Amino acid sequence: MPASKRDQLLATAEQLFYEEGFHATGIDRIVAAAGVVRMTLYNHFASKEALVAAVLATRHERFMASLDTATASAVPGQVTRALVDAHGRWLEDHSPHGCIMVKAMGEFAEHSTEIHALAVAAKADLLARLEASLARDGLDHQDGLARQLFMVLEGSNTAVALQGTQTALADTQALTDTLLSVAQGKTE
Amino acid sequence: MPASKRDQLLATAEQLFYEEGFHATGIDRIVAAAGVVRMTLYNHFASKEALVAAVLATRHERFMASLDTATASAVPGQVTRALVDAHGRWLEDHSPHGCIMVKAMGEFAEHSTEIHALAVAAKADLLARLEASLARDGLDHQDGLARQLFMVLEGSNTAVALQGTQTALADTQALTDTLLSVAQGKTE
DNA sequence: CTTTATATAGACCGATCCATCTATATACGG
DNA sequence: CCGTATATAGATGGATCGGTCTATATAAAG
Repeated sequence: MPASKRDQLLATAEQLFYEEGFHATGIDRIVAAAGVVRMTLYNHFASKEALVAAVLATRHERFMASLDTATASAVPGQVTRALVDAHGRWLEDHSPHGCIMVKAMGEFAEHSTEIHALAVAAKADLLARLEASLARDGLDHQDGLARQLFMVLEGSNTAVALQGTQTALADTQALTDTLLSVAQGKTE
Repeated sequence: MPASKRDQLLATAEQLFYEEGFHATGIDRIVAAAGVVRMTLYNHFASKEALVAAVLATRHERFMASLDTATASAVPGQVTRALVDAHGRWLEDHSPHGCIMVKAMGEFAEHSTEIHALAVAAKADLLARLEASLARDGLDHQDGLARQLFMVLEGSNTAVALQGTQTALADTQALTDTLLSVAQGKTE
């Protein structure tokens, strides 16, 4: 079946919001690009803010699903590496110009508590996945290791945007390996 | 002497842009908050885009000066640590909600090549400072170490915004120490 | 055939956007 | 004292903003 108008709007809005910014993208631009009429948007979403929230929520779902798929089949000792690799593939495929949640936090911190909270929750989800992965790798004893790896992934977002996937993802992997090796050493 | 109108405008615009976003902050808001009339702004800046560029440029100057001051007096072997600490103090004092350059890249990538280039250049300056610091510490042999530390600092920006300075800066320091210790070990 | 849901076309609203204009006022330096 | 620079006050411009409205059209489900 063809994508519903609602899905067309979500996909179009996601692309425009990500590439051109939230406030800089008007409703008219979105409906025109989606090949849909103005009222159709307001039939599916109560407001622009609701549309933004829906875009972020659905994108985050896909992001989490891709991480979970990648780690599900990983063997113990390689779960965290699999997670970091999956994160890198996401950047490569869907997020080469910075993280949409970070952008949303920057644009809506003072304008929408709902959207800001949604972005913060998304980051908390990522940190939780790191903690779970470390646990499966037997590395959950080190206080702060999950947060340190989280910091690396956040930096990787910006590094990819500035230096390209080739360099940035190689650096991310090397950095992660160093951290995990040190952590492994402290265990034995 | 009291701050010039131009400086008042720069300071006010910097605060509003940083806290509320660039596109979300209108000219009227800025002039009202600065206690200045509309034409005064256009007497000093050709356009809103020029104002944004001036804000980013002056802020970046201050940022670089604070880094250089901190590293100038550092003893060899502690220069990079001093740089990372100075970066942390900057986040604490002036940038607790994310990096303004990252925000600018997100909002202007598709709208102003001048502003985008300015932000990219600012990030290149930071990376260059890391390379110079590592050289003074005798750690410039390790390929990619500067970029890895850069990645950590970029992640630190977001981590501070999400977890607060207390936790995030402690994690940043621990992470940096690990990386520098490993690099030091590889030298001997 | 008729009901219900969804989409279209397009006018309309007040608000705000960035930018420009003229005319007046203030203040400092030669 | 006079000229230049800077600031003020306030109107004005066209464009776009997010959001609402009505009337019409389509199509599937009863």
